[in-house]
Amino acid sequence: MTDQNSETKTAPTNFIRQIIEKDLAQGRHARIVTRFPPEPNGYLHIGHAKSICLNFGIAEAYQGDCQLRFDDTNPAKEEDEYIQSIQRDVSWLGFEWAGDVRYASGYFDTIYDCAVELIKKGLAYVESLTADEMREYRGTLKAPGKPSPYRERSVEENLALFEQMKNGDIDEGAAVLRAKIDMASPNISLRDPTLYRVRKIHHHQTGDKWCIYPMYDFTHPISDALEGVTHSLCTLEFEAHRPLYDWVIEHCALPAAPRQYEFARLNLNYTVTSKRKLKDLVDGGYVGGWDDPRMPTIAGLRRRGYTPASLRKFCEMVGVARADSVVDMGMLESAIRDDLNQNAPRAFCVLRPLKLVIENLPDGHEEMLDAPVHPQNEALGTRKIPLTREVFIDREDFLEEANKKFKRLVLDSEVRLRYGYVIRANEVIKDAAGNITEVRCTYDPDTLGKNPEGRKVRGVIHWVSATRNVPCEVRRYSRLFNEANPDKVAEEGLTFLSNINPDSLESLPAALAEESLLGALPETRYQFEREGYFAVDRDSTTEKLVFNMTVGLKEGF
RNA sequence: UGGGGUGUCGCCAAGUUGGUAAGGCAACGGGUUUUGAUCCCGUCAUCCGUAGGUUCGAGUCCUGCCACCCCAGCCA
Repeated sequence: MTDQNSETKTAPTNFIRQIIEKDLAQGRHARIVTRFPPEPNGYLHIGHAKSICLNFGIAEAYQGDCQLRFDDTNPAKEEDEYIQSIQRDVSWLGFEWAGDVRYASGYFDTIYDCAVELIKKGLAYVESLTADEMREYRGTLKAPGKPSPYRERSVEENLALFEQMKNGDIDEGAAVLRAKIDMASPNISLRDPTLYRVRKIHHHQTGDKWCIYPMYDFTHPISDALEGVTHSLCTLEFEAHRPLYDWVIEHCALPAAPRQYEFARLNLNYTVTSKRKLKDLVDGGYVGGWDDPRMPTIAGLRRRGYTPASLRKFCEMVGVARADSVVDMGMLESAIRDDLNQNAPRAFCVLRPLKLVIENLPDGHEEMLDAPVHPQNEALGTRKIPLTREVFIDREDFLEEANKKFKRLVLDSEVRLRYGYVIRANEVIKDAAGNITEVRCTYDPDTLGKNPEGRKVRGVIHWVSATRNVPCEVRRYSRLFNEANPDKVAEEGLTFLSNINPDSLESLPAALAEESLLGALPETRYQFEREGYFAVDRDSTTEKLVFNMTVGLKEGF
């Protein structure tokens, strides 16, 4: 324990790990088992990454297991596409679940047996009230509920009715199975919660075997117990359900007694972390899909250029606690900058090309200049950049007049072409409308790899050969919403959609990258010097590369 | 007096037998620099929602108050 890198320097500490360490120390558990239990009704987002890192991170830290289980009890909302995407995302993040993928639906037989067991114990009954009636009988937050007229049906009648529900002899909505707990409980989730409902629809895993499906509150504790989960970690909104979780564990004959612990979900400003809202963005065509680079989904962040390590680092930075919080987007950006600054190869890419002619270079001149792949890591070697008589620089790097603060090219003054020579701008060519179309310059041949004598050249700009380059489209992104909290709407009746930033995508279709990027594969990441970090998009073709800006460089002035 | 939670720097977040406020992000100074980046050095809570109390001593214990979040799906 002498030399530790930045990713392990500060071992994560949080209240859940403390509970686990205590449980281990007291011999309560010999082995820790956690689980990540998504419902396959949407793509995973950055908030899920927090849960994934927590659950899998704990399994790694204590040499236990973390299982992947699909919480698929509501076939009406679930799809196989999501089952696939979720597995892809978890794997991509760098985690391996223990054993096979599990499905709550795989436990439907046992869950059904538990229900029968509860009925026999007089702890569950078939309700024949309608949903509306049930709501009335439930009472309110401040007023207790009252017992249903069907609450005292006999065990035999309940058994027969439940059997009928299972056999499809009872219509959807005509009956549900409820736990018999306490209609006057101050905790509403204990006022005879629904355990099973009738849904005569096809299930993506169990087909048409069932027409009754168990509710989350009944399914989850049973699934956890069957899998030997020791610590069932979920978000704060399930806290009020914990007594029900414990009730199920206590009253059903289960092989283990897992415990539920809750932590605060992740919120990020200027975006949304809610599967429902993300689905609205996709279905409404506000973004290109679940993996649109502007989406805070794992798939979107991946396409944007985020690395698995950066997302893990971010989750570690954010921590795990019980206080509601909203994390600043800047922290996510810091995590990816830190990773890419260390690991991304450097390259030149001119986003808005402006032609520059070096008049004292002959036509057809070609000179291969050496540039390091990574200035801070010589081991990565060098790349060749061709210098020709005509090159392109970024329009924003030239001004006819500027004050001393402007460290780029100005008419009648000098700047260095990075990894090349110092040049001087002598003349500006404009079109009829007055737009600058070309800058004529001369270069100083005695400035390659050394400073000119007797004068200081402060600026350095990137550039690309006008004849040897690769055309590309660069897509730059800014925040998806104009409000830090997208749910804060200007006037009543509006939704978070009213806060969408209409300018979150900016395309630069005529960018030119250095020749060495030819043939770069999707998801390859680069730092475009002086611009930021970019990743090759899968929309790239052999004629034109497409880049997504992951994040810009910090701007220090 | 419905129940359950949470309040420590602009944003996260440590602080676990009370002993005199970690760290990260951001920000701000300065240095290095052929990326206005990186890197390096430094600054950044006499105060822990608030008012009292206990104590030699409280973010940590007690009492009152305030603010915010969650719960009335046959969603998860």
